[in-house]
Amino acid sequence: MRASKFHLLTTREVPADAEIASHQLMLRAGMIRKLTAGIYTWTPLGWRVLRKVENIVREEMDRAGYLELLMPAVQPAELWRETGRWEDFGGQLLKIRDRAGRDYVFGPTHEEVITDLARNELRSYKQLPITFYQIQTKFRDEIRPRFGVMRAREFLMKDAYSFHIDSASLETTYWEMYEVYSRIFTRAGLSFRAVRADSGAIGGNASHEFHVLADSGEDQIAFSTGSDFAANLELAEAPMPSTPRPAATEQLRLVDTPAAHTIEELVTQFDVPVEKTIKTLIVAAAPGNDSPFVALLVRGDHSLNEFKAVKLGCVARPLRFATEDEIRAAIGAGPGSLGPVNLPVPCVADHSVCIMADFAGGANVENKHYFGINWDRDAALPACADLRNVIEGDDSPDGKGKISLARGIEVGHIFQLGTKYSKALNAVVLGEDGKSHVMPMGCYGIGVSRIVAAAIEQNHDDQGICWPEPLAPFQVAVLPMNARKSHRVREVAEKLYADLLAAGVEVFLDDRDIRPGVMFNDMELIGIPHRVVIGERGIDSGELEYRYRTDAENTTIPLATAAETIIGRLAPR
RNA sequence: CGGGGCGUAGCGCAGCCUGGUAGCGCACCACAAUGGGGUUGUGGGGGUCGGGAGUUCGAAUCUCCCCGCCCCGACCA
Repeated sequence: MRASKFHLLTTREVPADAEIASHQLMLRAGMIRKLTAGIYTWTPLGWRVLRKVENIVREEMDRAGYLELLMPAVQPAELWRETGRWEDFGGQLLKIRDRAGRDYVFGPTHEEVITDLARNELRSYKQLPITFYQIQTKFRDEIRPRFGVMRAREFLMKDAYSFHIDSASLETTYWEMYEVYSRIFTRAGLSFRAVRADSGAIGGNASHEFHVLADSGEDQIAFSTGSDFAANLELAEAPMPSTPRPAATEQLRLVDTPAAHTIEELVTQFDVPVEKTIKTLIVAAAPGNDSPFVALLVRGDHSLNEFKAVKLGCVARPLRFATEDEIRAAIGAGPGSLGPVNLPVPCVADHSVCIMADFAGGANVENKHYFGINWDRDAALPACADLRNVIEGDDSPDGKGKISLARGIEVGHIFQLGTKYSKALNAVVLGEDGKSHVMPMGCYGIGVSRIVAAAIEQNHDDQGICWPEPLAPFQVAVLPMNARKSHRVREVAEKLYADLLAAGVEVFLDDRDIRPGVMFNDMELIGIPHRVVIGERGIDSGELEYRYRTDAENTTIPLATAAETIIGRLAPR
């Protein structure tokens, strides 16, 4: 490609609303342009990258024997009513109506459509297992789209669905898909981790998320430094305390604490170790409980894990914190003075709280705290459960190594669905036993457009994007210096360009009549991995300058064998 | 959805308080110089000031309504 025939849209300035590196760089490099909130045009440059990702995904899915198809983006409401998701899916579901007044959705996902296909087309266990996939534009009406294509409303997704005669077959395909996903992200040159994830209300089956590691990631993941344990923070179990509760050594003391309404204030004003304080959180109880509220206790330096709290059963789903008025009415003291002693509300404590002794907490009297609290003596030991988020340095739940926390960008999710959709839509086949079987299903997604942004988050510097070679829009940039005045430079550049093209290399020849500095900056911004500079000086000495995008310095390659030398340095495809 | 903020040239912004000829930088076009890290000079093109209504002799500026966009959003006791 010649720069003069391409459409480069690089800019020096960044639109004010771009917050993270990938969003800024995609705009500055001219890969995307916003049409409206959460909806983007992919420019020729951005599209080349998106297609690279798409092709890697497609090749690996095909290699695994999965069958590509293409389903409609617009789907009849009727199907969604059959599975109940017309109501249940929530505000992210974009509903549309045609001229006859019939309702449709713009597909945010395709379980309904694929299951409808399966119930019409699959008859026998002999046709199973089978896995279909598509790469297609989805629409989810996000409450708050942000970060460019990272959390867009319209986005490109690969979604796959597998059908099985039994759950053992589903499990086999699931783990196969796990390996396929790992290959895809490895091929794309990304640093990633598969983590155990929430399998949701659908059932206790396995689910894994694939996260690209990046500090700007929206998800927190916990992993072990000593094993391959990795889980979404909301799911990571805190280790059971291994030490017994120490004996009480202090007397219970009621202290005036008018200026201490947070753990931090308590710790600094009264010189008490934060591990000897507890937080008392009042949340709404599940319907049918004796009390309208439940108190949850976690250590002062820990935070409540809402996901675990809701799993208790006695807590309302979704989790709702009591308002200050509700707390005063139920307990007689406001937030900031709450604690387990004389607490008129049922109570559940985190495991780490249950082994505390001589600790501090609110007195349930305004502006007072108790110090030297001990279970049994001062308050009944409450029910104990895992309620907190794991923290850096916790023992790994599998007993091997310590927990470390990192941020990740979710780019893939694999899921053993079970029969939720096949049952609702009556997708059955005859088994070997001559009986009808509801097919267990798996579903497997990859955020294709999000991978582009995630790759940039992971691979950029002050100058711009540093593409992993398999994703780069072009592999090689050929930059002639002052070509207008030097026919030798022009000739060498044109020859190298032609040779590389002939060898099937994606090469970008910057034949614009611009200053070298502008050229260098543009090429670094858009992140082309290999760069060759052609100038009079080099031609005289029989050498060309070469630089890999992440190299600090130029090196030289012989002019006579330039094309072969560069080709030898390209990453294998 | 609730709270806050912003809409002025393709992008980034000033002007608004205190009403009176719509500006700056980048980008774009032309010419010239320059020619290895966003060079320089001269000249130019480009605006329903988000939309509508109102107040006024006069509205980007004041008032009201609408639209769009951005940010934040339990609690961390």
